[in-house]
Order: sequence, then C-alpha cells, then structure tokens
Amino acid sequence: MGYHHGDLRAALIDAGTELIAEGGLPALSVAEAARRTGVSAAAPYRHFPSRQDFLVAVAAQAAHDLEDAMRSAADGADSDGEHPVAAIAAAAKAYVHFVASRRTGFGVVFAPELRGVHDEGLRDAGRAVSDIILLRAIGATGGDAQVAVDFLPQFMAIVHGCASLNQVGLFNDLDSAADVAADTVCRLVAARASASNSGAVGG
Amino acid sequence: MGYHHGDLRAALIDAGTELIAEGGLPALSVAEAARRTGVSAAAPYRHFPSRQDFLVAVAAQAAHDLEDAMRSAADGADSDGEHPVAAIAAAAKAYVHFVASRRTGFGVVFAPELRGVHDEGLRDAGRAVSDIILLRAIGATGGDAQVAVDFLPQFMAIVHGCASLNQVGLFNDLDSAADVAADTVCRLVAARASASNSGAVGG
DNA sequence: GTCTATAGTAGGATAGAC
DNA sequence: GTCTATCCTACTATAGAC
Repeated sequence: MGYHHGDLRAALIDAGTELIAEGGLPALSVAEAARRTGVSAAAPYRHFPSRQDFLVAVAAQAAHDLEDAMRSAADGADSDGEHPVAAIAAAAKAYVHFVASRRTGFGVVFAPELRGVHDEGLRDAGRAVSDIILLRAIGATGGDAQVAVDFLPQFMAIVHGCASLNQVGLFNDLDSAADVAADTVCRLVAARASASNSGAVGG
Repeated sequence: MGYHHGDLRAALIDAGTELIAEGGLPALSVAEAARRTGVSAAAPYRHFPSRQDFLVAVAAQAAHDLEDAMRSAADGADSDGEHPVAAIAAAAKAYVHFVASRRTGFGVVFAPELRGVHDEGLRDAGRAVSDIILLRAIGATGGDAQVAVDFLPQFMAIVHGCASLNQVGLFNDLDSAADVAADTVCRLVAARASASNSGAVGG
C-alpha cells in the first residue's frame, strides 16, 4: 500500500462520516474507513484505540457541523435579530436537510453508544444547538424564559421526527419534510406567544 | 438439541421482537433468535428464506401490535366519540410508550430495509394507524378533512421525535417524553381548530 | 506511522443426514 | 422440520517487521 497522508486521522473521520451518511451508524466500520482512505486495516488503531473512540470522533465532528449549519441558517434568516420566528423556522429546515445529507442528527450526537462518554465537543455542540433555539424562542414569545425552555424539546422532537420520517420515505420529498418541520414549529411558537399562560392539554 | 415446538415460526418472531427491543434493528440476528428459541442456527431457514424475510415478519408483527396499542389507547380515552382531542393525546402517549418498550415504531414499520417489500400486514397497519388519527383529527378540527390530512404528518413527526429523543436520553423519564408528545399534538390541534384557515408561516 | 499477518469472533446461508 | 457440519464473509484488535 505505502500511502502517505498529511493527516490520516482527519481523513479517517471524513471517511467515517461518509459511511454513516450511506448506511447509518451500523455501517461505521474501522476496516471500511481504512479501505476508503487507502491504508491498511491496522493503521486507524494508531489514531483511535477502538471503534468506540472512532465513533466518538466522528460524532463530535458531526455535532460541530450540525451546530454550524443551524447557526448559519438562523443567522441568515435573522441578521438583525428582529425576526426570531424566521430564525427558528430556518434552523428547523437546516436540521432536516442536514440529517438528509449526513444521516446524522441528535440520534448520533446523543447516540446510546456514547452514553457516559465525556467528550467536550459533543457536550458543547449539544448545548450550542439548544442555545440557538432558546435565545430565539425567548425573543419570539415575549421574553418568557420558561416558555422557551418548554418549547425547546418540542422543537427538537418535531425537527427530529420530520428528519427521521423523511429518511424512511414518509414524505414526498425533502422539501416537504423541511416545510412541515418549519411550519409546525412556527405554529407552536405562535400558539405559545398568543397564549403563553394557557394550561397544557391531555394530562 | 432435539427441541420440539408447536410453532417455531411464531417463537422465532417473538425472539426477534425481543432482540430488537434490546438492541435495535442491527441486533436482529437469525442465529441469535434461533439460539434463544433453543433450536439450531439452520432451523429458522425452514421458515424464513433469509434474514430479510425474517425482518419483514417481525416488522409486520410489530406493526400489528402498534396499531393495537394506539387504537386501544384512543378508544379508551374516547369511548363515546365525543372527545377526539383526548383520543389523539392518548394515542400519542401510547406511541411513545410502545417505542420505549419495544424499540420499534414507524422507523421499523417503514424501515428502509423494507422498501419495496409488498407485505400486506405492513401496509395495512400503516394505513390503520393513519386512520386512527385522521378520523379523530377531523372530529377535533370541525370536520375539515384537509386540515386533518395536514395534521397527520405533524402528529407522526412529533410522537416519533419524542419517542426517539427519549431513547437517546434527552428526557428525564418516559412519562416526560409522553407528556411532551401529548401536550404538543394537543396544542397543534387547538391552534388548527381555532384558526383552520390561517396561512403557514416560514415558507 | 504504517505495513503484513494473524487470531478471534460472529453471523448468513447451504448440504446432507435423520 | 430439525439437526450437524461446514463454508464464506466481514469486522475488531493485536504482534512484530520496517
């Protein structure tokens, strides 16, 4: 083989990202990542002690990219900070698109296989994504932080649900999925803003 | 070994259901199902030509059980047909609980691995679940079928999202996840019912 | 840091005996 | 219909040469 790399570690992470994009988490294989990078199956073990550690590195990269995508979308839709609802809608669409192209989202960032792993990148990215939505939600609902905190899991559930259902083919196309996600979060924000003290239904 | 079964096929499907509940789709293995059922690794192949066919059978069973769970919950919360919103909330909670106990939901019922498979049980169950929600949604929003049709994917996205996020540990406990799902779908129905002709936000 | 070689594990699937 | 035996494949991980 005799291939020489400037940065094998990064190349392997890229290959791993590709593998997940193609076949989901179970398709992440150290051996296949090595094959695609042009090195032997043993080489990756100089950079990652085990498949688990490799997965953590790939997930951290994905989390960072996801944070970037959502932040860019939110900022782009609301450059002056006056349109928090538009920012939330844009972030929702960005999430659905990200998952469609990478097959990676909250499900990988917070993957069960990663429980108990103390990776700074992962934790930070998770909090960063939450902050992107939280800040806008506070702005969109009139400054009530508690309402925003309640809205956060709803936002995550909706965008993750749309992204997942899109993956299994329940939407006609990607744009439909993204539109449903954006429309739904907007409806919820609107309902919250107009009646932020109404009780929850269906206990 | 020499084990004798009245219905090995059914026993294998039960074992397969257990495997998925424990480790998700990738944990479904013909060999392991055989082991747990007390037969040789070759025995299942008398009943299922391949792992794929085995998966279809397990998924069909899951779809049937899911339909049952959601229908029972909806009927139980609305025995007289006068409380469609309560029925929708109950179905939402039932979905989250079902996924928590079985690790199977829309993601398996409509699994990518099953694309193009023409299994009657799967198709029927998918439509049945849709109907459970559609009928109640029409009742809850004042008889507007189009609003109900639009609401269906939102319902699915929300309950699936809550169930998935619960699996990766983003809720404090199962009841919180189910409550968020029920609360969110109720808020949406309420918003739809009060303003069924409002335009969608965030195009 | 990367290679070759190898041990160990596990699953999918088939052939042929009973 | 089930068994034993077997083949093939693929991946994780390690040892030791370069």
